Amino acid sequence: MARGSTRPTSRDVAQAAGVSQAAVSLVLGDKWRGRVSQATAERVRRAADELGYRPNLAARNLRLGHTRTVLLVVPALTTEFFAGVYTGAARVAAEHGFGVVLYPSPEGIGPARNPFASAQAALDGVIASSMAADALTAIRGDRLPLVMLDSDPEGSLGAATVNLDIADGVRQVAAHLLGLGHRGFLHLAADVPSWTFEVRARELAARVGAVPGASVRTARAAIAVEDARDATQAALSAPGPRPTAVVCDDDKLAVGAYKALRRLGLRVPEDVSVTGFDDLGLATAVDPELTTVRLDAELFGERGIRALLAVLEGRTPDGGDVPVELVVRGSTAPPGAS
Amino acid sequence: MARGSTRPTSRDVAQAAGVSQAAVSLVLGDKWRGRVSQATAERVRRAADELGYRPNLAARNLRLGHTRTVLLVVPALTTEFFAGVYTGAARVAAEHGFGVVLYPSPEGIGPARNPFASAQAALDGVIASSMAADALTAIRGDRLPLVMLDSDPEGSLGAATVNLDIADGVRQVAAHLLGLGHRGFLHLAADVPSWTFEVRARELAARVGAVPGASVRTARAAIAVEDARDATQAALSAPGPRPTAVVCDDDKLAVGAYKALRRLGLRVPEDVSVTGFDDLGLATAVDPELTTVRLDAELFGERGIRALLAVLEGRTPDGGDVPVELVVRGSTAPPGAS
DNA sequence: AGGGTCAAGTTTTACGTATAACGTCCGCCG
DNA sequence: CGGCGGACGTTATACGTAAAACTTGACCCT
Repeated sequence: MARGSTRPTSRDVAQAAGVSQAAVSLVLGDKWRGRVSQATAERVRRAADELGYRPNLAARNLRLGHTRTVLLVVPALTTEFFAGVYTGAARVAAEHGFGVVLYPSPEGIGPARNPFASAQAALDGVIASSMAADALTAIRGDRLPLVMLDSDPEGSLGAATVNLDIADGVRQVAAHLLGLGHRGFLHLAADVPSWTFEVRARELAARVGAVPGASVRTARAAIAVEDARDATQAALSAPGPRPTAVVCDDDKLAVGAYKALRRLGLRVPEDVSVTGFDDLGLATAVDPELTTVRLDAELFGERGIRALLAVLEGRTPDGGDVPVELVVRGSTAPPGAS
Repeated sequence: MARGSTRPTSRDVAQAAGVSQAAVSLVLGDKWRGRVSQATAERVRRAADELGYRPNLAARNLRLGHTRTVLLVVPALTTEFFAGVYTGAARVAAEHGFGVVLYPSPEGIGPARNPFASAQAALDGVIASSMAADALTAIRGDRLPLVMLDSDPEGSLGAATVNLDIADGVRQVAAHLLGLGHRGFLHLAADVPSWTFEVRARELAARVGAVPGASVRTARAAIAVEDARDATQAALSAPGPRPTAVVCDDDKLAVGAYKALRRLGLRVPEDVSVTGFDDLGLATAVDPELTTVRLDAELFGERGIRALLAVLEGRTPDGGDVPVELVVRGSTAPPGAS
């Protein structure tokens, strides 16, 4: 850290402008109306400019007792979904003078001893995805105002929660496929212990179970294309009547399903219909384009930050799930539409 | 978190343990050998534990004069490539006791006046992707130690740079396709003013130009599937001999090319070969799987943080580009291999 | 003349931490 | 018995900022 010349402080600016440090703080903090003359203010600003002065944020944060910075904890960066969450959160936060810093929950990053190595920044609050499970215990210890995303309302111990209306998404998928005439379903489930996936399974079973003659089989796979492909292939090769629709917990899983079906010589959607969840870029990259449930990641992030801001101000965040929408594309059709 | 109770400070811990604040700092900072008795140290630790004490990082950063936190500036979060860069950087940083905070360069986030709203954290240094152009000017003003990723070595004014060996990647692509017998090329170029894309164009022209009878036509598109599709379709519908290979600056562009070719009734790779760049998840999601240049994002991030740490310690970062590797899959074949 | 108001600053203080500098007590050696 | 060096702490200070409390002089009103 061989700083030959250390950064200028407000005192340096004061000296250069021939005023006291306090005056500099007033001028640069825009609190000088009636306290400092126009001319002096101008002089201070010019001095600050010439020295290239930037306030020391550590000092400011210490003085102010807050940072106007919140942390967004996400399970991984590999999905564009959380990019959307960040974008929405950052936009609204900026409108309120807050910044958002990202903490991708580590997977082999750093000693588990301090999963917060990335967050040396002093923080005012935390928004955490329930999927970033490993980071959650550490977060608890910090006693910071917390908002959980997509978390079991029961399991989040008083922390405010903001949830996507996953159940409704599943209802829409089920209604769409049942309406097309499908009765035999394969649920390709994400093998991740998370509330949002439990909801999918529960709701799908309920909807399909309500229709006479309809049934759901389940296959599990990690959220990775190869794993999903193999799981699907195994499930579809099993004895018994073959499902005519594969409902996937996630677009990535759906891509795996595509590959399995191609291997088995089955066509999408003529032989088997496939649906996804998320509406990532993947969904329109594949052929045929994927019928999937669009999650509005930006809106989700927006609602998350609004809830956290509410908590910070001592208000109760407004409830209500974030709506989702089925997007019908080319991967679904009536069964046996050869 | 009601404002009633504020977080405990080291002084609170001291009082609870019946010692001075300095003793607490010594014990918790693990600097107490020979200065504090074993018993007292234990007492302090227990008190800290019971109060749930966490040091105030703003205060610590102010005292220490540094934060052991660096910023990684990326153009956008939508690509898994930068997720890899982050992962590599964060791992190595953690090994050195540093944290990494992400700053996705804003696209309509916050007032342009302060693009650093997200970075309220006090920082020790910055690693910036050259593609995050809009954030760069602001970074300059902060006079922080800086490492540029994939930047024109001439244009980065003394800042250390770490580059991927893009030129070599293009060489490998050209050699592969020329070896298969292709002579007519369409270069589907990213319409983004960035050094890394200029290199692709320059190198491809040079390699193909060296072969008698070979030539390159160019189409430009934003890095988005639809735009790439339309640009490709237009270029391939133009008069003159049709190219037999489409070389794309990016995997996403390649997906657009796939769609255009399908529309035109041309098969990949029998009628036209396609190559990408990056090796994202997309590359193996499409059918046929994409021949592309794999960029080792994690290694890239690793090299970036190593360079920055070197700068922080006053050393000169070691040079040398990060190697890349052509991955041959199903989207390339000899021309006219019907 | 005397007080009051106001502009235009300055002096001072506190935020919470890390650490340099300073006591004390006690045992031990020459 | 004087002094000396640990062991075990404590006291004091600085980091850079924001803002409350205070000072000074000029001007105005009655």
